[in-house]
Amino acid sequence: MTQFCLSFQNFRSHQRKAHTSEAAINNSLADVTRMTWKMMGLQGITGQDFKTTYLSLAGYEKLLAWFDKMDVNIKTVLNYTKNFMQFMKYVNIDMDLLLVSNDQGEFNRLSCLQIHISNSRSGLDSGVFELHKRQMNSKPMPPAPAEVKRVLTVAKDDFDRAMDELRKKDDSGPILTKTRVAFINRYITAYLCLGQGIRVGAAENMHGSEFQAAYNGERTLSDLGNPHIVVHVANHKTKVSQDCRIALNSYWTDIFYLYFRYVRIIIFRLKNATHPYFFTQSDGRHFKKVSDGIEKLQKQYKVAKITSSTARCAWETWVESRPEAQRKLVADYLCHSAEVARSHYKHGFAKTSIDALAAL
DNA sequence: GTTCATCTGTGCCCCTCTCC
DNA sequence: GGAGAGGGGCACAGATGAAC
Repeated sequence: MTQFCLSFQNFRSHQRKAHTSEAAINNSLADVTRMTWKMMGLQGITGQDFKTTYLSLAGYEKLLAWFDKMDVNIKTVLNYTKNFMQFMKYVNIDMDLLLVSNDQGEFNRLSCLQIHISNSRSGLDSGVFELHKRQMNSKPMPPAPAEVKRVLTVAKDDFDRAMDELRKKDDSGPILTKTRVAFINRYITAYLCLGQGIRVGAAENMHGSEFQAAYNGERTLSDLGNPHIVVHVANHKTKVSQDCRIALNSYWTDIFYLYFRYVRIIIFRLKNATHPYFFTQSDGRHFKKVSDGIEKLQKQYKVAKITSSTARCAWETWVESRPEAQRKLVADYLCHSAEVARSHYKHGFAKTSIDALAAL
């Protein structure tokens, strides 16, 4: 029997060496842990230690049945399986376990199990694709841009009042209550996510220094001659897009500057904060509950809940009626290719089907 | 067109903290 | 002291681009 608690630890360092983010590692390890414990439990194994022999075909099939019984979404089952396969591959090459030389039989057994799970995974993939097609066909049209931005409209007077207070401040002293700071953080990040379709990760990962660099640089003029700044967010990237950009007109440039000078800097001084991020909580910590914040803002102002994902869908769908050049511009700004926009965000097939019938 | 690999976002529960 | 806002963390779901 080969214990693999060692492998479990080494799996983390293995992923770190591959430059996988801590969030992704944690997510992957959590999935593997849950799967393993559940698999053991379903097989009646109550031991506190892990052994590779606990990983079995019967256990995996019982686990699939359990997921089915609990009505877990097939996408989730697929994600669990993917993470688990990655872990199994690692176990078989783990230099500390040395299964291939120390326990050839166990090495072969796990290799066979990997093949079987890989086959099951193909079935899950097909199921997810079918589900995706059904969702794309039945999903209703996303809200119109005005609806997406509703909370920004109804809360604007309160927000402008808060910023006016900041304009009258000098650089010293405590300035804002916890609630006030939370409101400002929520409104500004809601503007980025709902008003511009920026992903919450981009708002969360924007650095103070990135804003400073943009603010101190030259202004870029729009076609109408209005000055803008463009903040490059390097710490949020997808495979193709090397970075994310946040464009701000003169109104928002002023707002961001006020925030940076009278909220972030004073909080940093009072709380001895050191993190690099732009958005800061009243306690000095990194503000990273953007989607929660948007929901709470919408609840506070009694408007419909619209998430950042829905907002992206709404903007992508809205831009469908615009010229091709504009669609590409928007796709690029939202950090994905135009092809991705077509395959992942297009909605309203139900409506277009009815329109087509009417035209026949 | 479909599958694979990976990373990111959302919802919810529960605990802590602030303000009245 | 209590109500409710704020925040941490887990589980699940979705997004995204590359490879096949």
